Amino acid sequence: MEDRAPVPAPHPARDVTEHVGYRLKKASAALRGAMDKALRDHGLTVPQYSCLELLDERPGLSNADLARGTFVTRQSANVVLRGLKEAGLITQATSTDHGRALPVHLTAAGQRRLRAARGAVYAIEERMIENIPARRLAALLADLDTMTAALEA
Amino acid sequence: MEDRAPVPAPHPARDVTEHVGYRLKKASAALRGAMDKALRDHGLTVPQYSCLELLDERPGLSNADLARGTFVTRQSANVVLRGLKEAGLITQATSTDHGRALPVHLTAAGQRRLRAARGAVYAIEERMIENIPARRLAALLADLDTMTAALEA
DNA sequence: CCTCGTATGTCAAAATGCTGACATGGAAGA
DNA sequence: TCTTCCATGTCAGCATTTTGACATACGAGG
Repeated sequence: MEDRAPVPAPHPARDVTEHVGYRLKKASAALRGAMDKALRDHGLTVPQYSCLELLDERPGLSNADLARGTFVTRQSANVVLRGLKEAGLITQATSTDHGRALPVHLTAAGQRRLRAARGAVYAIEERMIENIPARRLAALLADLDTMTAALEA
Repeated sequence: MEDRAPVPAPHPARDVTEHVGYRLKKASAALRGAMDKALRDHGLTVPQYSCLELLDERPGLSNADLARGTFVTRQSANVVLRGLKEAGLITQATSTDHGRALPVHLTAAGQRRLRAARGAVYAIEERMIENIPARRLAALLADLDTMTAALEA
């Protein structure tokens, strides 16, 4: 059963597992798994950590902003925020003088938790890219963006 | 020589959204979304389509094999297979003379459904990589694998 | 032969995420 | 002004996925 398939399809790859999409998903799954394991020691899930990072970078983001930033729906982000509020890691205004968006901010506890967890996550990313030359890493980032843009269009 | 990446700081990026992991997740999310939308017209979910592709490539894979191949747990794969069985797209042996793994095969309907959906998915992947030179695509694939391997270790 | 370790299938419960729907607040334009 | 459109927050229901646990099947070594 060796090497049949003379490639009749519009895709050069003979095996599905050779496709870009498959590799992309595989890498993403590996990263997710590593982060999941590391963050468990800090009492955080990946979406929770993502929200904390975004809020540290840009304080005052709204629920909808965080949903876009973490690639989930508003509803899912809402649940995540509820968990973070109950854990005392964030605070959210209950009203606003303009619009409906309610800004969210990190509490002191939230900042501490983020700093504690950040090291573990950064170490994972470091390990992930340690064998990739800087030049290729730049190309990789650009290509990832190119692909994302092509799909969003 | 420059392959030995100088890379001054452990993390050159000052913004979280500049990190490799973030871009990776973003691209993966965009692909997932596009596939979801396209596959809906064919009555398939992404995990279902993934299973069909794997089974077309390697008939007789078991539930656990498919779980590994689609990057989910055995339990999740089990649910997916149940749906595919009810839809008449696959068949699974109810017993085996050796071991516990029960081999799964595509039915004729499953093959037809896969062929119908495959075009839409391939078009998405085509669109995704159309603006990336062949040489960089090869590097991209290699780097994705390098990152995955570094995380699995 | 027997035990240990590993792999598999499966059940139950909980967590997570999404779709659909609705009301509210604001901006743009007739 | 008023009407229309879009973004936001939120509720309810459903689907998906994971964690945890258990029994079964096989191979490797004692």
